[in-house]
Amino acid sequence: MQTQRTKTASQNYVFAVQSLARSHQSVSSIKISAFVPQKLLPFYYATRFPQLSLGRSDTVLVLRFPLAHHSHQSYVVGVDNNSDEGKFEECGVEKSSSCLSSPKYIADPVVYKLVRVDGDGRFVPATDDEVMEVEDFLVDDKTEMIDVADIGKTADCTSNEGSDSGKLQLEVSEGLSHSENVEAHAEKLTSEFENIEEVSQKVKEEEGLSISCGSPDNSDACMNVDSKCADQHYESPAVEEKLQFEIPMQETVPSSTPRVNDHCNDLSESIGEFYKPPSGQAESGPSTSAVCNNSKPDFSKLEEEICLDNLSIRELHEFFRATFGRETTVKDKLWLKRRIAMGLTNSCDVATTTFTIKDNKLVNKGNEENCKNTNAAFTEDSRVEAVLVSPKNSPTNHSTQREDHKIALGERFHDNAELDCGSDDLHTEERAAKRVRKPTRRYIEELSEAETRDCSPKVHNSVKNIGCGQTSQKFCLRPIKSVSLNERIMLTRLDSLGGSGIEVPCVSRVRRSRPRKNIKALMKFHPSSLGMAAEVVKVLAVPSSLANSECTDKVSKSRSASETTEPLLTSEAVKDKQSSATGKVQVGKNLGLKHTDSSEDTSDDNTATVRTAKGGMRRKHHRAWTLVEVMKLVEGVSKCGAGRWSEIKRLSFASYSYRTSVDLKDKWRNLLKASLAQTPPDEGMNSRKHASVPIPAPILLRVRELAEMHSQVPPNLGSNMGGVGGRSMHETRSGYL
DNA sequence: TTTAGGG
DNA sequence: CCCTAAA
Repeated sequence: MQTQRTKTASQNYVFAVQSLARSHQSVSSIKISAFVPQKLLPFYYATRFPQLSLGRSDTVLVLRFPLAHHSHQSYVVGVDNNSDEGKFEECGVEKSSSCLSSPKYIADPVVYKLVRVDGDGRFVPATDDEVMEVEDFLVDDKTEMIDVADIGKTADCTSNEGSDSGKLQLEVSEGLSHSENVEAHAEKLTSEFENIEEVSQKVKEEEGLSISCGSPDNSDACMNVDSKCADQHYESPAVEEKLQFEIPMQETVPSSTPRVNDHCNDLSESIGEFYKPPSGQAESGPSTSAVCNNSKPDFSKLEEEICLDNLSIRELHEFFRATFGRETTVKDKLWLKRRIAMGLTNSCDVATTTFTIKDNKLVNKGNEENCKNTNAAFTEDSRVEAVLVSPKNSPTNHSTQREDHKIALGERFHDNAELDCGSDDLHTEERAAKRVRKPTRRYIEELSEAETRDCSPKVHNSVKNIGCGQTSQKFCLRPIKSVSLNERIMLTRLDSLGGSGIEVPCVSRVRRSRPRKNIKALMKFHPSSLGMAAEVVKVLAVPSSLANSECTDKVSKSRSASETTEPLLTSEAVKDKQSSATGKVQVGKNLGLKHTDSSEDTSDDNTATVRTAKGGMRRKHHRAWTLVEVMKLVEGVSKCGAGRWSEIKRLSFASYSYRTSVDLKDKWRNLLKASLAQTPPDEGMNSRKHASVPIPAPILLRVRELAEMHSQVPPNLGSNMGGVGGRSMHETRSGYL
């Protein structure tokens, strides 16, 4: 029972430390050396959590942040207490089920409590030491001081969307001290929940449907989750003044029988199940649908329960595309899932075993087997992140420092979430899994790209890099025999790494899936376009890598222009082509840019601008926004504020040369619109075959929050917009990627 | 040049 | 996305 203080700071933290170790009765010490990067918080999930349940790590810090910047979220940080060295491992973040946080809520005082959960899943008062440690940690991180209390759980549920009436806020456990009667507290909780229920009902009646979460039962869902927790917490075990603990956001199974038992297995299992979803959080194929359909309004589901496991390859491809903006032909589900998960989590923390485990229910087994490996990698990652992030973690901090850091160390690390650091694992995995399959060119490219990104982040780790390089080399070189390709490889690599100085061979990604028509156009005389494409590239390829990629772009550009749009350009296009073929000089001049650009173009499909007859530059294709980009944008806005597009462009989209500040602005506008639309993208669209993947609700929530902070939300809309028939009409597809 | 908005 | 006025 430590002191309990309430805080009015804009940042509120409610956290609990959970010990998963069955044997450990107490946590000797909690040392948190690093924290989840603020910027990643919203999209960072406890993908590695499963490992922790194995007993290797016996403590987990669960943080709930009802912040302005992040809708209520719980962050789970794994603390490895194992006698080993009290080494700490940063784990992931779990997003709690939460409704939108409203401004008001943010301002409310919050009580911080530190609780440890023992192996049985019961809350145990944190020791002074623990508290101290954590406090220090938090302080160090520049986060607001936190207050700690012994026991207690804070349950809060806000449904702001509901407008005035809709807003539900529940704060429990205030002033609950260890010695106090738990039951009393429980009662309080209960009543609170009841209130919530009432309110939610009311809201429902008034608005007819869902509010913030978009599902009709949304508020209910929220309540259910919490209430369930409450029940569990206060019911049986409560007797010992210990609260039974269950992960805050569980699968929303309505009936959910008490899952938490005294058996560790059960606990871990449930945890595993619980956490698995997080990895795929942002997008939930099925779950989203469910939500939209109002069938299963689960909060948790909506926000974090995205089960990639059950998706078909096709669906996974869809998600992949939505996430990274490019197609993939990889058939390996595991690979796909990992990739997507990594992209969404913006980290490489995705446990290799996570998916598999869940799928097969071999949770424990799988975990144990892979635990070690993962952990090893894990630790390293943590360190890296710590380095990058440690400077500043304060959410509101505009810390230029951190940004500098980021830039210095390699923006790709965090930014290119689509990539991951676990290239090694990946390859190993791949190789092992599909030995038989002869890698196709495309496949190789995929890998290469992944590697490129994967490796770059770890630039500081020489060993790893080397490893990556080798690996990639193998893959790249084997199948590709043409010299020109090799050349490209080197070039690409260098470019992408930017001045890192690390040379990693890689195949530049020349779009292959959709043969460039332009080439055809260019080669008017050569009907056979496909084969030609490669040839052309080679031909055009000039000693200078830049020229090479650029040429390609150029060509495609002109080509498309001529073909699709302006006839006038045809001649021009041809001209271009010719010029490029013969003297690339011109092209180079036009394109002569910085490396980043070239690398960008190379690594992604080239975005080109087409010269219009009018003299304007027009973009060739709609470059679909990927989840990663959206996330970066949101993050950028949170850091720089809406309106400072050029800043955001520089900071967060430095590597995305094709996104202009105007693009960012436009996208933000769309996101805002989408977030304001009370109802999540309709199912109709969704069902539509490969339509697009809806933007994950959490992200939209964030957008909305940010918008509110920046007063971008029209007052009128803010209050009652959510209404029943409210949405509709045009919200066209703002809610999609 | 960068923003904000309309188209 | 494009285009443009305004800053």
